[in-house]
Amino acid sequence: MTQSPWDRSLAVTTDIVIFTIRDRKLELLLVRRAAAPFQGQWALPGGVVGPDEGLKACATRALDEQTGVSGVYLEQLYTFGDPGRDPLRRVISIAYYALVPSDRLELRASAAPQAVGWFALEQLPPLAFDHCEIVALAHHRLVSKLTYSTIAFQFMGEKFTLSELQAVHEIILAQRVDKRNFRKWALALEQIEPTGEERRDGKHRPAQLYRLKFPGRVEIIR
Amino acid sequence: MTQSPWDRSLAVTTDIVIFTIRDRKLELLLVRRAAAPFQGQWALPGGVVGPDEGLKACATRALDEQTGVSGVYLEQLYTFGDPGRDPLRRVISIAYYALVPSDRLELRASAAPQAVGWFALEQLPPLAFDHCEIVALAHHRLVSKLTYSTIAFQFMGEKFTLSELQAVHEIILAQRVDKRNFRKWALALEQIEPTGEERRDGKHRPAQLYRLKFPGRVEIIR
DNA sequence: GCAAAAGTGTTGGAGATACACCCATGA
DNA sequence: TCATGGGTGTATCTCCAACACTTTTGC
Repeated sequence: MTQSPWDRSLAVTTDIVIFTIRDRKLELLLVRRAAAPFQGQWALPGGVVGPDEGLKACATRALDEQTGVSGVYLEQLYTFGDPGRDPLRRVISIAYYALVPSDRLELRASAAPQAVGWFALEQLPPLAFDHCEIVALAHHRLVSKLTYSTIAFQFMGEKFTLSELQAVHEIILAQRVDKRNFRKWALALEQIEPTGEERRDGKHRPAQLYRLKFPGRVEIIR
Repeated sequence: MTQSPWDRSLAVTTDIVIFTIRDRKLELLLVRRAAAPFQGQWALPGGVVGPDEGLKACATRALDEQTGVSGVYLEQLYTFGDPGRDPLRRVISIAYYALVPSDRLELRASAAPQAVGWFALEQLPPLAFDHCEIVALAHHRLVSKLTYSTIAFQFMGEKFTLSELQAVHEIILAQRVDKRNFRKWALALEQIEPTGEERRDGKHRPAQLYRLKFPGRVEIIR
């Protein structure tokens, strides 16, 4: 319709909450801001949506640029657009969240000129903008989805044991889970299958290794 | 960051899927487009996000302008931003959906210079842009939420009978529901209470009238 | 042989489902 | 008195939660 002058200072961006499980904690990736506003503060990674770039494509690109990982689970979360969330200009940001399997979270150092780091969800530094709110919403969504979908499977590497899968659930829910019931639940979903291989580690019985039947697919259950 | 020239032709809008129950059907509001592209075609109501306008405020305003209703349930649905979804320019649209109680869906004629109309979800005309996809997603969300929240209560007027509430559920789910079980379920939620009044209509026993204990509040259950 | 994690079955209870009859009213 | 929708209780079943012991290995 009408083209108003404020279009000049409008920006559309994506912000990404990148979760992983590290060291038996739920962690997420933050970058230190190089420019004003909030210069020097930690913030969610993200990028400006390009002229011919789709929203998810923008998030994927930002994810790849910051972490070097690609092909991981990525889902649109919510769109934040309060006037004043950025003190300098009007920014509308489409938030995504991503789940990165623990076995490929080496950060690509070259492509990350800014400081980048993993932080435990429970011990986040002060965040720029309204990123704290975004993180809270992403966390809430993750916990909810855990109970009615197979989303947690996206944290697993190519091969994993049932105990590892259980640990992921326990970490996200922040509570213990009954081993027998968990195994019945996980196997009944018919989303994983044994590889036939075993993993030996430590002085105890080796564990059966499983793999996802449909990698990348998240099933809504119940 | 960098300010690129394409900002000139970027627009951020909201689109709203306005549901109501009319004549025992799930219907939604469409407007006929006055301008190109898709001139003369039916589309979702919506508006351009103003310079100092919040996203939800924009949706609320558009809703009010098109229907004259306000204070109804309104929730952000998803953000659509594929390049090319509008053939003339880049448009990023934050979709919302609204639920309007049947007892106040008189359209404000004065404020609706364009043609406006209610359409049964099952018999929609061809829609402009990707609005068909937006409607499908909104419908899916509504059906899902029906089973794990009290969202359907937002379709009810100030006073309503349990049979009316049941009818709303049956219409949205497109299937019959057991009367006894439905009543047990609805009452156990403790979100509605009897007014003490009765409604007589037809040659049968009058029905108890109920009201929402917390109007506007949608409870997540289970 | 012992420590440590892997692996497995059964039972009881809560909540959902299925189902049929009486009640109050208007015509 | 009959047709119409309003209103209620109970038996059954299914699924979830709780719970303890045996197996295999490394040291």
